[in-house]
Amino acid sequence: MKIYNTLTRNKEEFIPIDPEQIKIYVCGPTVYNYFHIGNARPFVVFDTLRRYLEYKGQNVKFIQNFTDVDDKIINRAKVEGITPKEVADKYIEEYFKDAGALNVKKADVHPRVSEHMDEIIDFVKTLTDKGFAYEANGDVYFSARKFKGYGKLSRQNIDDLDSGSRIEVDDIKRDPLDFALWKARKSEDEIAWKSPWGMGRPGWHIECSAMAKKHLGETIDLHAGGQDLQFPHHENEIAQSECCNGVQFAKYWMHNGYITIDDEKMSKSKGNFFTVRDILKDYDGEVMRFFLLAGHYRNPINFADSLMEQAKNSLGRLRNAKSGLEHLIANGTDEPMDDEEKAAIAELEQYKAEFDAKMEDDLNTADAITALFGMVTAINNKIKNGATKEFAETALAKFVMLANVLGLLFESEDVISDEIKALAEERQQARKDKNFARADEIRDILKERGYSLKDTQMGVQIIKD
RNA sequence: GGCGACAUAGCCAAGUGGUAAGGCAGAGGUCUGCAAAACCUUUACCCCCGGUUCAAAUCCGGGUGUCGCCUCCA
Repeated sequence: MKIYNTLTRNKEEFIPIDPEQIKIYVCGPTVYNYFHIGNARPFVVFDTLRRYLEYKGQNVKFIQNFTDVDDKIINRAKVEGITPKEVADKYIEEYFKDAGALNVKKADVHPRVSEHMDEIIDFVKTLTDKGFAYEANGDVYFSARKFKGYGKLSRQNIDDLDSGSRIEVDDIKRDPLDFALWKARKSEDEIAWKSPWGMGRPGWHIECSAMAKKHLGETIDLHAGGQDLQFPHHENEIAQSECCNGVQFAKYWMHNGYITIDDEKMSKSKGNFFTVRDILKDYDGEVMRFFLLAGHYRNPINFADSLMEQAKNSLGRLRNAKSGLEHLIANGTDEPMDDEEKAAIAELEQYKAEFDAKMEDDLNTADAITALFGMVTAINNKIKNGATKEFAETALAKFVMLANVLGLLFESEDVISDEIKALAEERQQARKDKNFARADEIRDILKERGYSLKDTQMGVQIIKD
């Protein structure tokens, strides 16, 4: 497939180093709070990439870290009166709940910073030994200018960065561009680990370099994350890893666009964020996932209630097609498919080819969804007058397989209780008896209990709302 | 100051040289006891001005507007 590589600013054919195992590292959350919809975007987008690669039969080793050592966690711990580890443990648990709601698969490994201190310290030590980093008052800094590739990812000219004058000036650092690999403990009660430079903790950037190396090796296929991590975080990772290991860090870099609120970037620091936990009160995770995949991953998207409504309604069309087929599997005829149905299946194959082609093109999920809607129309046209079970089964399998690549239509079938079924039955009888008042009454009762009825060519269909 | 992204119908959104996919919403119709769902029909001078080309939403130049990175951030 083709991937837009931030490193080269071009769409490139994605060629894994080892076709037997594709190695992907995605920057994960700092676990000090519930994650917001902006955080959710890379999780969903790169989960979709992973699903697509796996759908193509490739073996992916997918790593996503948890940053569990950080100022924000320490502060939160103080506020809540618990330990930083307790804060991290709590929000890691919450992460899995919300990610699960979005149907984001677990990574093969979710490494935690706190569990990789030896690797991080070794990494830093190698950098100081090689002369790329220096110690000062218990801190260790990376000399950005010693890495001649510094700025290659974000296309920053390091001298221009200087004149930007927004970089913190610090007496300890030899150059304003230098960044911390290790931070000395400031007070006795601060969480810290023993190191060659005294008690302290890792800087923010080093963790990803060290954990990627530990779990994936010195050169990985793909590193991904949000656009705002491009500089300095990813730039610094490249500097650290390539100076430490002497080989290219990541062959491909992917960055997703932002989510904005009222056309302004959403971020925890601005406080204008919506957590996934909150949004889940109003919309299914599946709706959120559809919303996130409806546009191209590199473009910014605006979050608003009206847009979630649109996403919900659009997704409804996909869901209806699925439940329509499920209904036919139970109620369709037993004959083999006729020629017309075979032709419809062939049409679905064409949409599958289109779906694949769009996903191949830099993960164009928007167009892939269009192919899915093409399938829906073809299916609906065929089943509006009934169909065979064989057709329904064949079509459903093809349709759901592709939807699942996007992580959609994953919700398990709802079990309809006998009581509900009995009411639906009673309504059918009332309709036969022309007792429409009673029929409508039952429909209202069911509606209140969360079920809709559809009178199809092949019996009544009960749908959970 | 440096670097970058974006501007397509009421809304969302694809499309990167050959006179505009798809979805939502709206309108009309078919089906239905009525609905729902579904099906059919229906809505664009692609921000502006130049240029290149037989041909530009698509390439180039110049505007205008919006957003972002350079500071913790997905």
